[in-house]
Amino acid sequence: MTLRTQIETASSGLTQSERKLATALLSDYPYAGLISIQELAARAEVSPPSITRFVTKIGLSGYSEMQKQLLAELRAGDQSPVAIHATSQRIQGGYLEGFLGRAAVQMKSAGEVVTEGQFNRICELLADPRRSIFAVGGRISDTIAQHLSFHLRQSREAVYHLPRDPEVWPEYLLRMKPGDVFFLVDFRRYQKNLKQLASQASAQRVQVVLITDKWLSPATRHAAEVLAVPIDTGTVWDSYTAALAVTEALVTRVAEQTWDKTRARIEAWDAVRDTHSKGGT
Amino acid sequence: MTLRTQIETASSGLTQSERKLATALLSDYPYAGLISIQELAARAEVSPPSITRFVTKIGLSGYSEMQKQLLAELRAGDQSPVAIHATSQRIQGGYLEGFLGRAAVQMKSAGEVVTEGQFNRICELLADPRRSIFAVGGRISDTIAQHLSFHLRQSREAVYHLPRDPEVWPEYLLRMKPGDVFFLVDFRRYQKNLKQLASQASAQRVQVVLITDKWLSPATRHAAEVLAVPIDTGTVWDSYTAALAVTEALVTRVAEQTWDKTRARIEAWDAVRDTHSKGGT
DNA sequence: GATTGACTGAAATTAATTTTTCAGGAACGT
DNA sequence: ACGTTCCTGAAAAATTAATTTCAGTCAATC
Repeated sequence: MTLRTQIETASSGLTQSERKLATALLSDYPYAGLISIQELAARAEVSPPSITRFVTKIGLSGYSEMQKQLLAELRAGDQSPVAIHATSQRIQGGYLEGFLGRAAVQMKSAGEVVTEGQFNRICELLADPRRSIFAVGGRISDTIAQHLSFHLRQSREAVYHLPRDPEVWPEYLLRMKPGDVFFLVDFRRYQKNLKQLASQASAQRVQVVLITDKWLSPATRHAAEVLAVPIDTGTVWDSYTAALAVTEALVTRVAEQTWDKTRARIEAWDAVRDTHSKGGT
Repeated sequence: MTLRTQIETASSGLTQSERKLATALLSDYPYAGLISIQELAARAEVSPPSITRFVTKIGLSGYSEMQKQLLAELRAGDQSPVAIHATSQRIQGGYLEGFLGRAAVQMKSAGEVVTEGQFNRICELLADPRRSIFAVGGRISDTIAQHLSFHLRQSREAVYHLPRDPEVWPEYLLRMKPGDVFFLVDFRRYQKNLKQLASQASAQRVQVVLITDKWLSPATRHAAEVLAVPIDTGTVWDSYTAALAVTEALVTRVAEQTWDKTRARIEAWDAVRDTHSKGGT
């Protein structure tokens, strides 16, 4: 029985500070448990006595016994580094694990659906400084589009995120020039106004990049590039993790390609934030 | 420079007992060096002082420094399989595929870090109709928090998303009652104002649920539940896919648990949207 | 065979880590 | 509102670990 399992077994009856401890322990497993009790106390923001109590609670005689056990686990898993992680949880197969498993599968199949060529073409569109970028998404999927906007803004200029309110969209449409990029996210329960927007944009010879699902948003017909990522996990709601992953892959690639510029922009941003406001860090 | 190298470098000028020690150390590397000085002394059949002398001789300040170094090596070695995986994939299988692969790995390890018990507790907090829900995230991570807000709103009432502008936060703080839930997302490059907000909320006996990374946001100390999800993929930017997946798992679970209510709410929403505006569906 | 020099480990010292005790304080039920 | 119960961390105590001191041993040399 690994320490991880022991923690999980006990997890229902833990107090607040013991939970903090469990988090700290698991988030850097098993190394977090191999430092001294007071270093760990500092890291988890609890007191050393709480650690002692916790360790006793999960059925060990003391802190050093826990360390012994962790070392033994480490040693056992030496042959196959993955083994330590794998062995523990199989028994339960809880809700979260199932969900995450399906999300991981989804992610894999996203790689099969999106070709490298397409991916590269979109990266180049997004990295091209001569084109302005406009982005928007549906009611819920707009979070994905926002993610793109935020990151892209750190790599380049002229990134505009359309507000939620369709009233002001025409203003943005007027600003779009031929060759600009319109990044649209539209998933199941498609929104008519997005299709319309895409239609108008493409009429202005704007390159529409669309992220949608395999049922294909009606905006597809106006799109220059369509990324159809899997979103169905058999649950009541769709999962956008694959879409987020693809989006992140895009912005990360763009940032890497234009790294010098990106770094300069980030530094400039930070400088402004630090002097201007107190919130940042 | 690893300890192994250091020992080999010094090996020519070692005395008899130091040689025994070196053998013991190397024969079960690095675990032999992680036990206490006297256990090692017994195993190598030398005295503790000889160990101290040896450690000094190879250029370290003391036994515990040696242990620190060994742990660091162990930790680095554990990550290298992933790193190798990552770099090798970048060349061969294409950028996107590599990125998605790493995201999938991350997702898996998220399941190990978050225990089912913790997951269930948070679900119950979020599903409890007597508690109001407040949510907010950092500059970029707010998209994750938004995702939660949007979905949760379909399952229940009294879900409030704090706007980006900190100026109006106090207003929301005033509305928080004891027992309410404050869902906070705060990743690396933590924002001071979020910590402060969490502090004030917890002072009002609000249950703070925090999603952060393994370096633990400073808001941790005010949190009742901490989810430390992996975000590091070795790229210029962190990936929030695992965080999104966990969040989606939460809201999906809540929706399933309260399905009748959720469906009723969705239908009511749709009815309103269809008559009221033209954008919906 | 005595002497030097270097090495070793027992014992003592010092430092550190861990555990226990205890009092203040928050949450909860009456 | 009151009392009870449980949780928490500061401080003290106990334990354990690491280092230094020092005397004894052994090998090499004269």
